[in-house]
Amino acid sequence: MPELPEVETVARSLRPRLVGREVQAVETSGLALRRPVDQRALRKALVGARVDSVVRRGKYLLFAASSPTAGAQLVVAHLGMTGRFVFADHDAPVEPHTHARFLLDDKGPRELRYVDARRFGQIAVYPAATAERSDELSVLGVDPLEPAFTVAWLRAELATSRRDLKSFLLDQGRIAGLGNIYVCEALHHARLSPRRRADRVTSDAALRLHAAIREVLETSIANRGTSFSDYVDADGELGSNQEALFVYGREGERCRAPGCRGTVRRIVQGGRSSFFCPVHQR
DNA sequence: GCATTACCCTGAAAGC
DNA sequence: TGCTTTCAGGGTAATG
Repeated sequence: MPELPEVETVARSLRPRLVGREVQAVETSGLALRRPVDQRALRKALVGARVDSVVRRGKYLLFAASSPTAGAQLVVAHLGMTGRFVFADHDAPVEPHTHARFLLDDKGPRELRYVDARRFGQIAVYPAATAERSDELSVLGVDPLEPAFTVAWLRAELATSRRDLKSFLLDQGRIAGLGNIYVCEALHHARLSPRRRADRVTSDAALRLHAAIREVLETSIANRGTSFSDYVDADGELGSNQEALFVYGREGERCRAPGCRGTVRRIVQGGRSSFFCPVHQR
């Protein structure tokens, strides 16, 4: 399940082999992802274009490209649940659920492919000048690894919401990039219950939460992400952060917090599983 | 504003 | 063994 650390790892693995390359052709499967993929728009924007950068914002991958005919472009991609970008040779067998193929120049692997079994992902392209106003990017909140994500900002934001912390932290319009795994882990580190109301988080607890969010994300990036089933980076490498999880997916097992004798519980909030230790998360 | 539910989709796991 | 059902989840939309 790609969340911020997994998307960051993908961006880092794509960058050295993609930046500076020219796109020569684009093919799509014709099947809709979360939204339909506009093959004509992708071709018009990208064929003949050079990739200038690959960055992450929240859970989105942003590919900047400059086209001699179409000008500066931004490809906005989301991996959904099972999306993967993989490099392949042009004549390599096309694996099932491949929805986009970007033929590249001959200075490296000839194709970048997007593979997504569940088709919850997304690929769109916008002129760079208007991309910030797109449906995807215009609604994103603060990226938790950016300087704008401060303790003061988090305290102020918490005070404006009566929702429970689980829903609050998953809201991409407030904090962009956290998903189910890292919300569970961050709350565990901060010793806060996922059921706690956001506006009832004390100043000290907000400080802990801020540090916990940064810590779980940075640890996972160092571990190249969490791989449960589908997630691999653009080199096909699995992450190892699943071994570092304290609560996610550990229902019924002993809490791993030092000195805690609690048992990890699973509850459902907003249709999503929350894993937490009721003994030390309050 | 917020909670709840359904939907999109496939594959793995559970149940029979 | 083999079929059917259930579940997982990010984001969006409809409904209450």
